[in-house]
Amino acid sequence: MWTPSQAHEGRPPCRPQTQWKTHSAQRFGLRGRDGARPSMYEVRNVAAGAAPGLRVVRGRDGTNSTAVAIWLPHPRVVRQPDESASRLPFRVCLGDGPGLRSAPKTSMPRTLVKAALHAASAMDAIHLQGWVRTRRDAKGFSFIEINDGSSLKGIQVIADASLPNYATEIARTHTGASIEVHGKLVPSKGQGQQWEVVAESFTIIGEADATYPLQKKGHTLEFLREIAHLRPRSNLFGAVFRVRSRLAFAIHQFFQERGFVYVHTPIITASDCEGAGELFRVTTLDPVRPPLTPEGAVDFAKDFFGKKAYLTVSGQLEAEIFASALSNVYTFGPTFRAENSNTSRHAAEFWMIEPEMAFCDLEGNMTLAEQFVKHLIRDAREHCAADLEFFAKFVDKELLTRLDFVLERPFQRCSYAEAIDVLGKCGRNWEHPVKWGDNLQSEHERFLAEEHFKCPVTVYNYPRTLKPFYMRVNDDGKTVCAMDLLVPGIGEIIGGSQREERLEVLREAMAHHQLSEKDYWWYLDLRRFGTVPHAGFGLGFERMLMFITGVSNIRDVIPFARTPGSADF
RNA sequence: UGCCCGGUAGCUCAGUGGCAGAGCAGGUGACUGUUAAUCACUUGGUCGCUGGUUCGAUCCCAGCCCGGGCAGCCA
Repeated sequence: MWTPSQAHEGRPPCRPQTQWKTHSAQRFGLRGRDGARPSMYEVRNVAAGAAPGLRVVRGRDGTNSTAVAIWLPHPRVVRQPDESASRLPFRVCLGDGPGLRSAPKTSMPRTLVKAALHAASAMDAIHLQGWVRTRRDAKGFSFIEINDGSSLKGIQVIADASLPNYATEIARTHTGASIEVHGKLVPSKGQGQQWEVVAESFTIIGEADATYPLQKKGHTLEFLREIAHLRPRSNLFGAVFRVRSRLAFAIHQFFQERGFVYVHTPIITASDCEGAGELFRVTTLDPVRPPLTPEGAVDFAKDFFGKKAYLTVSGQLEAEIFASALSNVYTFGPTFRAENSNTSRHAAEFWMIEPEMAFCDLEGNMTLAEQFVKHLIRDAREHCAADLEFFAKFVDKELLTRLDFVLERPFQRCSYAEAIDVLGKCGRNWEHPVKWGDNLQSEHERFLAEEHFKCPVTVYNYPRTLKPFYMRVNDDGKTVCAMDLLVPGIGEIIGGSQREERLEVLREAMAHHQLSEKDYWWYLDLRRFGTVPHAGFGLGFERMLMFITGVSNIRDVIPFARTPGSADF
């Protein structure tokens, strides 16, 4: 967005922007209904005589006394001499929408680049807004590619040298500038695209100078991570975040179509024993001089919640409550783990989907997980085709064949005992020895999914000693109804289980894990009153996104990654 | 947290115990319905930081900072 300082720096003195800037809200003495100056206006130019065009737009930020008007120029207005421009009468009306989109009906609506590219026929009038990806000059005109994020592909705009601001602005436009174009959509005379736009007016909304970090050439992902505020404007990250959005939608669609109820489980929790790793503490106590107990310990009874509180590591226990009432539920929200994990597939803040189903056993749980994963892949294949093809071309050549292969085949299922057997007999020299009772290591999981089964595989019935207290104990007394879904390239993407619904067995398990029944009285109550067999799992949203896009680092599928030592932006 | 690799122009990277290099980006010019356009010329440097060795360190050594990979923990 334009700021006053940017408006003055490095510009010729008599640019239209500078003149139009004087038509600020203050000059007109605008006041909103509450007496405050509005932060946004729409100004309609009446005197210019042309079809009324929306002219304004964004005002001040509330403290700065100088309003900045970013305007949508009409060609006839732009050509006004600067002196007269400042005297043009305006009719001003307050707008309440988010900027340019609140244009009145008399203004030409904005067309997204995606829609323009898929136009069925030529258009006499089109209005585009977006950011310059590249400019190529020809004799007498320039090619300017605009992208507005609506699609991977941008649209080519032809800006003729006869445009009034060609020499002063258009020919100096750099990659990254935000611009606005009015013109015609016509069949392209060149190769490589069906449509292009011949500009009748071309306005720079916000210049980007030569220091704009994104170039037309490829950048490393490490560099782009350092400019996370600009990387969504790159091809790769635009595609990643479009897919992320679509995937979030598909998740809701999957569950809603099946009658699952969306539950918002708390983000702040006071149970510190959920069994899923280190927690972030939430506190309002003074870190330097906290209140102390008579014994000299920090007195958390004086903290905000009257006890220790944390950010959630899982919504499962609360989801079980709701499944015990609404039958089938799911959560989808942020999750926090304070582990010092420095890998390409761990983040301190990530999003997790946790369905929980009453009257459901491990078998049903595994079946749902498979249907769920396949639904997400199928949805992305169908609705994000262009973006996935981009990933297949530049990120992972095998992506599409792998996704299609996963869609076509049933997932393999393999008990932990069978897995140990397979790993022990395959003749490999494992870095970590394979032994019943030990965790499957990364190398083991990868071997199962990538080499032995060559497809997603669900490993189930793990040794009781490896898993948390709430998992249902099998009849053998040694294993629990746990399941992990392993996928090629990522490893574990889902972890879940059938929950222990028998009160006495659960109490024994809690005692064994040294958990206090007092802290979990409500969890035990679920087994006292109308208990049912139930099951659920957790899917790491970012890991699913990694699998679907082929992007190999979790930091590149989340807008602003939080990892140990890093919480920028 | 452990092990390993890296840090040189805005970006991607070469390089050397003795004047700091290329491609791209930026600038100037030429050419052109171009597609990461092309061609010529050109601006641009705390060689991560601190200390040490040395006549001399971007280079060798130590410590630190930052980034990445792998492992553990997990989703």
